[in-house]
Amino acid sequence: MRKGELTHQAILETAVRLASRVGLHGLSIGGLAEELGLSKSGLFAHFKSKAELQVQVLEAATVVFTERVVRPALGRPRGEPRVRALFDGWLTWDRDTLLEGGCIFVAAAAELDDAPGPARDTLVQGQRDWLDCLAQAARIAVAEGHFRQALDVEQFAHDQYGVMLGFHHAKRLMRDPQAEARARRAFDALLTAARIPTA
Amino acid sequence: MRKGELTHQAILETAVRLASRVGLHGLSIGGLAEELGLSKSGLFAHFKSKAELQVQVLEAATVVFTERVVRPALGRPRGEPRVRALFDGWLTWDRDTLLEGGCIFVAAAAELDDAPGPARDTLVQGQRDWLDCLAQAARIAVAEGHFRQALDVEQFAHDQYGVMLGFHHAKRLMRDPQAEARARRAFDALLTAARIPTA
DNA sequence: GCGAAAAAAGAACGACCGTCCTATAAACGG
DNA sequence: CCGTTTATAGGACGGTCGTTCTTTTTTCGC
Repeated sequence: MRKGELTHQAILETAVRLASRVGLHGLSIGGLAEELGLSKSGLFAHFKSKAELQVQVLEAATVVFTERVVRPALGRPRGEPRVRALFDGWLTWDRDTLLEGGCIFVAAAAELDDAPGPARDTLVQGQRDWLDCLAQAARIAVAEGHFRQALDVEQFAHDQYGVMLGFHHAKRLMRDPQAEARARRAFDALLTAARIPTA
Repeated sequence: MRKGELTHQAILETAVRLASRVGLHGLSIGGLAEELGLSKSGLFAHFKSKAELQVQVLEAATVVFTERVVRPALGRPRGEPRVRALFDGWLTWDRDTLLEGGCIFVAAAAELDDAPGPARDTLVQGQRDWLDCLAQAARIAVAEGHFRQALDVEQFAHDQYGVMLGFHHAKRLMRDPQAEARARRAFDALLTAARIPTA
C-alpha cells in the first residue's frame, strides 16, 4: 500500500516532464515506462486508462504550479506586489520545474481545445481557477488603492494571460532572445494602464 | 499533368481543414484519404512523406491566410485603419475559412515548438513574415502620424500577437462568449497606448 | 518468517500508423 | 485512336499504440 503510491508519484513526476516535451497526446505508456525502467503493463496498472493518466498528469502539474507560483506570491504584500509576483513566477515556473518543453498547460490548451473528455474538463477547470486567482489578486490591488477603482479585473486577468501566451510563443516557437524582455514590457504597460485613472 | 494538380489542391484544402481540428500530428494519411474518398496509397503518392504533407499544409494555409487577411487589409488606407483591418481579419479568418478547429497556426505552434524539422521551419518562417507584416503596418501608422514617433513597432506587433493568442485561448479552450469583446478591448488599449505621447 | 495482498512483468490482441511495391485505370499528346 | 505517361488502387511490411490476461515477484501485517 505504500510502495505502490510511491511509484505512482514517481510516474506522474516523470510524466509531467515528458508531457511538456511531447504533449499529452504524444505521451505514450510504453515510452513513459521505458523512461522509468518499468514494464508497460506494470505502469499501466497504476491507471485504468490513458485518459486517466492524462487527467492525473494535469492534476499533478497543477499541484506543482500552485506550489511554485501561487503559494510564494501569497507570501508577498497584498496589491500590486502580489500581482507582480504572480506574473514573475508564471514567467519562470516551467524553467524552474525543468519542463524542457515549456509550460505544459499552454501545450495542453492547444491539444485539448477540440477534444471533449475528462482531460479537457480538468484542464479547463484548472485554467478557470488560475484566471480567478489572477482576477482576485487584481481585485485586491484595487482595494489597496494600487489600481484604479473602475478597473475590469477579469479583463486584466485575461490580458495578463495574453501577455503570457505571447511570451510563450516568442520564446518557444520563435526562439526570440528578447522574449522575456518583451513580456515584461507588455506587462508593465498593463500595470500602467491599470494604475492611471480612466484613460 | 492537370488532373493530378487538381486533386493535389483538393487534398490540401481538406487537409488544412482537418489539421485545424486534429493538429498536424493527428492528421493521418488514412483518415485524410477516407475523408476524400481516395485510397491511402493514392493520396500518399502526391507527397513523398508525411513530413512533406505537413509542410505543404502549412504553406497552403499561409496562402489562404494571406488572401483572406493580408490582401484585404492592404486595400485599406495606410496607418491605423490598416492596422485595425489586419487585426479584424485575423480575429475571424478561421471562422470565415471554416476551420472548425480554430487558427491552424496557433495549434501548430504548440505542436511544433519542440519538434525540429522542415514543418517547424516552415511555420517559423511564416510567423516571422506575419510579425514583420504587423510591425510594418505599425511603422506606417507612425509615419502617418497616427501612432507616436517613439513607438517600438516590433513590440507593438508582439503585443498584438499576445492579444490574439489570449483571444484564441479564451474562445476555443474556455468557450468564453465574451472572448471577442475582450480581445477588442485589449487591442483598443494597445492602440490607445500607441497613440498617446510617451506615457 | 509465513501467508495474503499488492505490485510488477511478460506476452499477446487488434487497430492504426507511415511507407513501399506492384498492378490497374484514367488522362492526354501525337 | 493509340501508346505513353500519369494518376489511383490494392495489398503487404514492420512498428507502435492502448489494453487485457496471466504469471511471477515483491511487499508487508501478523
